[in-house]
Amino acid sequence: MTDMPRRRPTLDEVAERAGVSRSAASRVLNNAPHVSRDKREAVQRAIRELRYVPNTTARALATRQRGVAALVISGETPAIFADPFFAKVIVGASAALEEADLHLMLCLAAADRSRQRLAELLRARGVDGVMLMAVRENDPVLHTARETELPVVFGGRPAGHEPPWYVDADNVGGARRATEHLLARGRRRVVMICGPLDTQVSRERHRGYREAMILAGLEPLPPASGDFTEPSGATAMTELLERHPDVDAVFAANDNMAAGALRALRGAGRAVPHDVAVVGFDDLDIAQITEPSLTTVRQPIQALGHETARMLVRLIGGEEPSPLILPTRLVARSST
Amino acid sequence: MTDMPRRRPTLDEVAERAGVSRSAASRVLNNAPHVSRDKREAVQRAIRELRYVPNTTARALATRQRGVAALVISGETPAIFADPFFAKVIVGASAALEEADLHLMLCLAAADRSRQRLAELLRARGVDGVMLMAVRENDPVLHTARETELPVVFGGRPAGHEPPWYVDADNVGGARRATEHLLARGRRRVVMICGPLDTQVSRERHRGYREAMILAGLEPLPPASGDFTEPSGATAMTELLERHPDVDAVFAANDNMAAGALRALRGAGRAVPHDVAVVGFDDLDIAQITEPSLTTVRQPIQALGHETARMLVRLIGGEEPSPLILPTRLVARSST
DNA sequence: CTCTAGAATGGAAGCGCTCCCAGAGATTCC
DNA sequence: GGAATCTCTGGGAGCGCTTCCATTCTAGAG
Repeated sequence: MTDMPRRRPTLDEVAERAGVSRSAASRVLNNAPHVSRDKREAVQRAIRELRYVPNTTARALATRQRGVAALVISGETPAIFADPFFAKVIVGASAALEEADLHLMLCLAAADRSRQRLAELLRARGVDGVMLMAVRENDPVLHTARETELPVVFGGRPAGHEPPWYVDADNVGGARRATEHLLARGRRRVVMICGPLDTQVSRERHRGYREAMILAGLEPLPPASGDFTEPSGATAMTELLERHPDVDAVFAANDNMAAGALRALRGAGRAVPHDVAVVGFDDLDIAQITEPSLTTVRQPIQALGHETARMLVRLIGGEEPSPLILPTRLVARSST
Repeated sequence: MTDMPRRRPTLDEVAERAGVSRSAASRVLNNAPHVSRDKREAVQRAIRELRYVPNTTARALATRQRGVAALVISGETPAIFADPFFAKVIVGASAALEEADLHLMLCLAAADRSRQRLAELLRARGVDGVMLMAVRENDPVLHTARETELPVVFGGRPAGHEPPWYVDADNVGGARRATEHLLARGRRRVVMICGPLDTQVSRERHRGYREAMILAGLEPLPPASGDFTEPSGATAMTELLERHPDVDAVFAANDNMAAGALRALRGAGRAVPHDVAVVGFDDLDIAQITEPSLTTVRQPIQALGHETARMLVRLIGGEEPSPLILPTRLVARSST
């Protein structure tokens, strides 16, 4: 080793080299006022020459700010997290955090142990704030959320609990429009495949469906429910076909299940959209590669992540933002 | 507010309440020896009563250990990251880190700004180690990796560079077996759809294909290449059909592209597997929901994440683990 | 020319924890 | 019985940075 294993330089060394006090050097670092031009430049030069980088941990200890936000995904992770939905949310959140110069800590809180660690992370002030995505009713993580003094923003409201800060998509409106779209196409036997009933999204999308049906003077039919996966959509569709052989349209609470429905319909020999029209929800990539391509309700998933993070940043900054509901819109393709 | 906004308790307060010194309290906390039974219990009681939780940041500053590992995903994030592949890798890595009581910092290093922040994070010792996933040849992140003194483990080798520590799947072997499987089924005009040529996986899977063809005394055909997405697979397949109208089998470098190939074949009126057999790679969920379901090479994606993280943990712990190549295996379904 | 407000400056006290070390007691062993 | 060896114990020095505050310097006001 030609160069000795020299420790990374500290602010003291920078100060010494620049011939100023540590306080002055610190001021330069945070570009605070009350530093003369000369000294400022001297410090900057020293920083450059020493390749100095401030130690985040020390700074965090002194300022009580960690520079990190947690994004929590609870629920059965391998299954749920594999949904590309979360990938997009994370991309959006990551971008927003970056603007505020925060880092992203990803917490998969499925097992008890994981939840435990999350709770400790918050109590130990390991992060500056928390985003809770897709929390379900009675999710244990809600207790942790209630207990912490840290800012918490929900991405999607949990069922049965209106948190002070959340960002959500207009699920009711989207579902209503999806159903209305089917009705406008002349369909009358419209059924629905909804998601797990303990999620708010499921309930809301179901509500939108009911509203549209009732508004049209039709009787809403009892939904079949899946778990947001493709196979569960196929199963639900099969069940619905048995229950209502004369069905002429189906609205699925997400694209995966809609894709499953398409498969089941094909298996049952029903032509889409001729015999049965299908609408999904989300507008994930899959909606464009099914055959026929899927009419669906687009929700701005990346924006959901982005806005959730932005709201958290504001909260951390001491502001008091209001909850936000993002618009959804129908994208018509070949399945209707 | 009935309860005053009391600060969170510190170790000093715990010590005081337990009637011991801070050193003793610290020893109890880290259950180190040299603490009498009485004092130990007194401290534990105080901790309980005060609901004390040690401040991670202070501890990190004192021990020079952050308790955090970074998982870096470079490349065009919205596109790449949406691949369920990464979700699984993350689930695996997260589980392994949890065992070592480390937290996971997720860094999407697509834009320059993001890479810059990553570099600073490392220089500022914001994490204890780094996992670099799916790095491409000439990826700027390689430079950052080379510069840091922190432990770095690669998940999948970058092309043209053999890092000291990595975990990878047996791509060559898997591709060879896939091709051999097709040949064993009596296919002779076997073509390949490969991925971007600047990735090591693509090259290796292509190599496996070539090896199998040559071993069988056949001339490997020049591949068409896509970008690992479904549509690109369809395009590539169409191109191959034009180039080799008599093709009777195709091996795609991943399942998404294989699904695209299936779609293109259906569009071209070729029956699968009767006219053309198809094999994919990965064994993602999609392989089971295509029609026909996809014969594919399963790679242990979650294990890849898990082992990458475990290797990093060892490295952080001062061990010197060896690179690891995980086995892949053929899963036969209906497309062959 | 004196007075005073404001800028510049560095000393020093934290932030909350770990860990080295020296001293006190308890044990062991010849 | 005394030396040698352990276990306990708490004092105190960091870890590297921010920030309060008292002091000095500068310059404009009167």
